[in-house]
Amino acid sequence: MAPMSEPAFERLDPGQAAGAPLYRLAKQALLAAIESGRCPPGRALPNETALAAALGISIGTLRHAVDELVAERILLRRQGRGTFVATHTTDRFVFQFFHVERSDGRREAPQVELLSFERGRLDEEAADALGLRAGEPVILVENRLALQGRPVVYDRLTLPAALFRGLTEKRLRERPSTIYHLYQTGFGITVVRAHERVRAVGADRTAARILGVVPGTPVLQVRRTALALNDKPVEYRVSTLWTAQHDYVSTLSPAT
Amino acid sequence: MAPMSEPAFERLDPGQAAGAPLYRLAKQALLAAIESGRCPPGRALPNETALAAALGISIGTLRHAVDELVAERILLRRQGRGTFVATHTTDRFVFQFFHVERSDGRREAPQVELLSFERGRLDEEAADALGLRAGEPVILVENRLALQGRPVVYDRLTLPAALFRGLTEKRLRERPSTIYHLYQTGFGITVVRAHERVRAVGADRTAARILGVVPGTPVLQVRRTALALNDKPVEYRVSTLWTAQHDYVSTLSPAT
DNA sequence: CCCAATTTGTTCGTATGTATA
DNA sequence: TTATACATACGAACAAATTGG
Repeated sequence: MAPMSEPAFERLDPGQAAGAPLYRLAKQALLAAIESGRCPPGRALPNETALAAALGISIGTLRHAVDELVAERILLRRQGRGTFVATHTTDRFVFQFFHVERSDGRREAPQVELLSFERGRLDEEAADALGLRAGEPVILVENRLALQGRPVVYDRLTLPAALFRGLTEKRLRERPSTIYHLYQTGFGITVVRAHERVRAVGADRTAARILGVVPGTPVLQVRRTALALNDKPVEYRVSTLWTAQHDYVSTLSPAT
Repeated sequence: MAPMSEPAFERLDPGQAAGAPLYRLAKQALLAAIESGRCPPGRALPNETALAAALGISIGTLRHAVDELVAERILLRRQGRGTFVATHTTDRFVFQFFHVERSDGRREAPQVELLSFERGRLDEEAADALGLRAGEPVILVENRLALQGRPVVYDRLTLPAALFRGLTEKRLRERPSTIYHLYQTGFGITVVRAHERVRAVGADRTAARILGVVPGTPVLQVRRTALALNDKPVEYRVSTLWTAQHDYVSTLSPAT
């Protein structure tokens, strides 16, 4: 008889990947459970003893796997409560991807304003970043972010339509939290990492108008490729930052 | 009788810091040994069983401590060889602090040219970053970095003279490796982390001349505060980047 | 080329402490 | 208070990489 619903975790088969340590198999199993939706973001994992038993491994080996996922901020452990799949609503997660700070060092959540939402075709630059072919259908989103009531960031997002099937301007506009939280809850896409390339340019007419500066004003241009759990690119974003009163901050930490 | 030379590691005293886990005490002991020079960079630590015995802790607890230091790139483990104190000569370490890349994504080691070396007084901006009082004696260094034969970066370094006693232009000019390697080998200062604040500005006359661009050209200005093992700031650096053919790259990784 | 010694890597198991509900 | 869950600490055995003879 087939089980009523498939269990979230099954006994690991060490023969799967020859030579791979058990704890890495466990890590992959956890990632697969999250990615497939069997363990959605916010959900608590089974407790360590139960999970280790289900996977057929020792508790120490399981902890090794979980340790790595916690370091990557994919899981979150809280003593006495449990181990949870991280969500993009926690402050730490939000600021992992928002690197703009007031010059005095204070952090502030931006007010986001949707400027445009339309469908189009992938251009060469974004195709290269996303690892797709130019011409594929995409969704193009423009946002303006204000800090202390003043426009500071102008974002242009390129999203592969295939990954965001069903995304509408209404859903985007009415999202209760961050845009990455919407990716996560609405489309099963968890952004866990991003690469950014930064350069200084003179503001073009469009950016100047949107940011309320004179064309040619030096501004930061940040080109971001955001990666999901499976390390596949899911978003390409070009941000233009007015850095007269704010900075782009970065910590040169060992993880780099 | 006093021992001929003090041993690098002594038995931990759990009473030291009440409530602190043993593995954190072990970590502090390791850091202290590195900082004091009893375990200089490049040196192998005693093997795990010996070290655990010397510290009076189990091997698992020692590994927990070493795990964290490895994650912070302060130690480096190699199976079959040993555990080593990291040096600023390894490629990974070098590029942890050099974030300039060609636009095509290729990395290249820069050619460094010393432009000036002089002594002076700490100004307000650097004093704030270094956590010192303005007016303290400092060493001011100017460097120009070229990539593919073209000037790309103009660095102005501020170093507290008290930390770099005995630093001369000659020593700086004749260093065999990176400047952080010189800090480490010459002054016992290991830079392990840095904060950077980036903004776009128009090149001033000085920067324009040094980088060979027209004044007013949009350039990146990066203000870095470098921290040593003890988390104390040891260098303040303002870099000006010409980003027409290169980018400032950043990975939004979980450690941030 | 192989062997032996050394060192870290992986896996197992157990006991006890601490935070949370 | 009690039960639950993660955190810390201990110990042991074997695997895998490295080195030198």
